Amino acid sequence: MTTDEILDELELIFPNAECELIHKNAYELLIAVILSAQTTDVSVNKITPALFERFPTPQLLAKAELSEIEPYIHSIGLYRNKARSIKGCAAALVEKHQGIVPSTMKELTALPGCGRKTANVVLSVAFNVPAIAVDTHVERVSKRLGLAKPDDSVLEVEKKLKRKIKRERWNKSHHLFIFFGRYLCMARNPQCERCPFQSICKRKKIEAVS
DNA sequence: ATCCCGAGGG
DNA sequence: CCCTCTGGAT
Repeated sequence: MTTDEILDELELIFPNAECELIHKNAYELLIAVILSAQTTDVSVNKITPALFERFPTPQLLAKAELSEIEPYIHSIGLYRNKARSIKGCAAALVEKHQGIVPSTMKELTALPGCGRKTANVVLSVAFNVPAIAVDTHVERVSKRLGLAKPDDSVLEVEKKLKRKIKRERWNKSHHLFIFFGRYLCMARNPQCERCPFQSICKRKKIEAVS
């Protein structure tokens, strides 16, 4: 099964795969993605409307006290780190980028709380730059599908995916893998009966080793 | 390698 | 109860 055939099949199963984080602009997307670390986007979407109503611009968020930010995001977990990250990120946007979200990997990953995965999502979704963000879902399903080796790092997974997938399909592929991992090839109880990739799946082999 | 850390699902 | 969730900083 070629990589293109895998992607074609995923497009049939998930024709509406796209970013599910609520956002009105690049600033809101960046903050939402930072908040989404180790948290479901359903949880993030519950709190971002009120957060962005209170802090609609990086200028306002940068000036806020952590004690005022934390209650808005408490329910998503890791809230102290995330409050520091989004406040620091907003401050950096104001001080170094005139309040505008930058559109390069180098500038994005220099922002507090914004690592390579977050930067790739912002590049892809906000700026339509070809990118593949490798998160927990993408890493897991890439290895199960045999597109990466079991002990590959996330960066190695990203490189292999970019090598095997044509550039025009990078942005869509990311969301196809996310939806596949979220709704079918789950970490805990994958729905193997409904999966069209049983013949190529490496899961048994991977879990036998670990 | 470890910490952060609440909500939701099984 | 345990595991997982679109990770990043130290």
